[in-house]
Amino acid sequence: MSDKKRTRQANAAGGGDAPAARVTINDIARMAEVSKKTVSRVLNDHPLVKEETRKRVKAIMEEHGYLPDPQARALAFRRSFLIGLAYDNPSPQYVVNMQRGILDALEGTDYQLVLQPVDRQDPEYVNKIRRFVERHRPTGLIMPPSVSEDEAVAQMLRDHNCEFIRIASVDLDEPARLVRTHDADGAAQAARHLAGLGHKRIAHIHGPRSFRSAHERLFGFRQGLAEFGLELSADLTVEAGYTFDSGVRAADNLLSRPDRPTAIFTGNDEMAIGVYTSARNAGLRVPEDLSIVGFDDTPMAARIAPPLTTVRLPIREMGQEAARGLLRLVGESGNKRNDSFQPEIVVRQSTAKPV
Amino acid sequence: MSDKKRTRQANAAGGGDAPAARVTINDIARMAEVSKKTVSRVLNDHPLVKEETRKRVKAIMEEHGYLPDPQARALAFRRSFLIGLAYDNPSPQYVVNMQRGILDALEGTDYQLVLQPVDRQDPEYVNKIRRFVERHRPTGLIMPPSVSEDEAVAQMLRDHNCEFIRIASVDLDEPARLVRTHDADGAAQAARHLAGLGHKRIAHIHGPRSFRSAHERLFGFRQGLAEFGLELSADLTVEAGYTFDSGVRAADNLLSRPDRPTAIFTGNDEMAIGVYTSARNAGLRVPEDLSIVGFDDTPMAARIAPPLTTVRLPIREMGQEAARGLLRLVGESGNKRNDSFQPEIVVRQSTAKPV
DNA sequence: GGGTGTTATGACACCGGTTACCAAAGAAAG
DNA sequence: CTTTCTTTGGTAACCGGTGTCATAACACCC
Repeated sequence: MSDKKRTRQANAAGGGDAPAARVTINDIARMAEVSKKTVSRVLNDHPLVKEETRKRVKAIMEEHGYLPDPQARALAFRRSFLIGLAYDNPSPQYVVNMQRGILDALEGTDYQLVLQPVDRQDPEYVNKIRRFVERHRPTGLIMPPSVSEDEAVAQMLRDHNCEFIRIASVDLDEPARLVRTHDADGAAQAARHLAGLGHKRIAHIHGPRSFRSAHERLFGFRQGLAEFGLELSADLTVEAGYTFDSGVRAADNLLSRPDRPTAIFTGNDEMAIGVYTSARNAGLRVPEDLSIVGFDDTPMAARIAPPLTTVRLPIREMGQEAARGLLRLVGESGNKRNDSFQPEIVVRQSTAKPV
Repeated sequence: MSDKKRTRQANAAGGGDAPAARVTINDIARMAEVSKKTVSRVLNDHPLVKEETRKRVKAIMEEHGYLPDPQARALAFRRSFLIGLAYDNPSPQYVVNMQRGILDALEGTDYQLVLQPVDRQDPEYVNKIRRFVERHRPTGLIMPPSVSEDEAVAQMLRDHNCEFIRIASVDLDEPARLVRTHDADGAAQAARHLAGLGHKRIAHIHGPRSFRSAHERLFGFRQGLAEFGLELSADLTVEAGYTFDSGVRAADNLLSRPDRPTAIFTGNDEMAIGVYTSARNAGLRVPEDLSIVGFDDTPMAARIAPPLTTVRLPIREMGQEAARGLLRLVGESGNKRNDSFQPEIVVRQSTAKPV
């Protein structure tokens, strides 16, 4: 292995331009006629550096395009400039948007995003994250739901002195470590929309009880209906698995009843699409015979026929805020906080007045 | 900043268990009664170590759960254990599957996946990748289409002595740096399927000319039709942008003609869904009046009504192979190669015999 | 003007691995 | 029994930064 490497290095000259030898802190120190340590102080914005010296060093850094080596700093700092994203989410859309948001915030910093997809069913999953933390000493971890809801992970991270940010729809940690979503508000908006259209017999297909989001959305939906003097009846509240198939089955159940609902609100879009399929099989038209509201605003929502009315969560922005929060925790930036991740209903054509 | 850190470290004892001091190469050397260097040799499978010594050292490493610090190795090796994924792909499904595949292959190694989403429209995008490579000296980069098709990026990476693997549908690099997909074969399967059903007036909506995949799929489709003595007429071959909207427009054009086609093959699923919308607007039934075949097998394909017949590319497996290929290039593993990423048509209900 | 405190800088060890180079031990050759 | 070559292990320097501590320079104060 090492031989191979050496050979490749030696070949360098044969290829394109020989990669310019990197400028190091020693070079800068020599050129600025100060010690290495002073350059280091400038790099880290240490207050005890004379303004004039600071300027001179900075100018030389600028001139030579010097940037400190993240690997070397990682070794000295005893932590790497990696930020982990530990997630267990079946929706590619959600995952990609979250990644984008985090990367937005990390752009221009030395931090890199590394992915830690996990399977919460796997009893070893906390250990998998633990191994990553122990080996790589990341600067921090970002955990969207449902990983964020697991206290075992949070406690393990605290024990390892590893920073983290949780994204969640409930207040399960101190504000500085939390990006709060307002799922309940979004569900309430859905309720208001349907109630406002005049629906009375309204059903709700919610996600698994093991997900806090399922509780939050159910809760918010109830609240929204209550504003219109409506109550969500227990027999029109059914649990499903946040998946397409489970949505189909739940809807089959609801729609085969003699007093079937005129509107269904589902805990996510995936299940809403399942309701479309069930409705079609039952010979029901959307929205004439059945109004449907989803949650998430996946790309499919806009493309399906009829386009799905749904609740949009600003996932990318949440990712950004999570990453900024982490940088703030490690004292990297003083960016102001943004707590208002309000969901927003997107009204399309899957909802109409009941007949 | 440093003060903050010190405080946190100091607090450690107050929290949970004090994180066990990490075992280092020095500890192992002392316990095995050999020098640091010998331990290093064992770590790197250097041949010049007595078998007995090697065993003893390995046993002690095992016993204490020693694993070398990636940060320290990175500094000494002058390369980090990071693998970059540089991509510009609008499909979350594609991106997530590719990531999964790469992570599958990286599981259990020291390597971490870091994301480098880019925008090929941005003239600065090569520089963005360059900066990443210069700063972080990743072990290598993986480039799926369409980034893989850009020679400027490849050349820049060669100049920087940075390994890379390209995933592409054409032979644009030596086999060791290439994961080859067979888009043309997949398109040919689509052609055979439609021709086999008896369609004669068949249209093709292909992706932008700037994408090699668009050419390959067009080429393969032609070939497949030719096997049935059919020819793809020029006026039934239209270009679109791989997006939903562009698919709608292209189909609007095709379907408004007096001699409209009875079947359409699109370069990806996204555009195929656009064709559904256009057909619905034109009052055409799928598949009775119009057969549609897509390409990609996105999750939407199975959920839309009627479920879309499409061509599946084993993206996750391609990601695995790309990562393995990279490890192979840096001498990390001798895994055998797998070159056969054959696409596969998935026949659903959007295709039928023409009337 | 000497003591005291504060600011600004440098010397040096260290983070946890690696390579370069050298020395010792054992084996083969003369 | 040397000499020479091969194997094996040790020492020191290094990768590029950081922390600790000492010290010089410069106030400030009585």
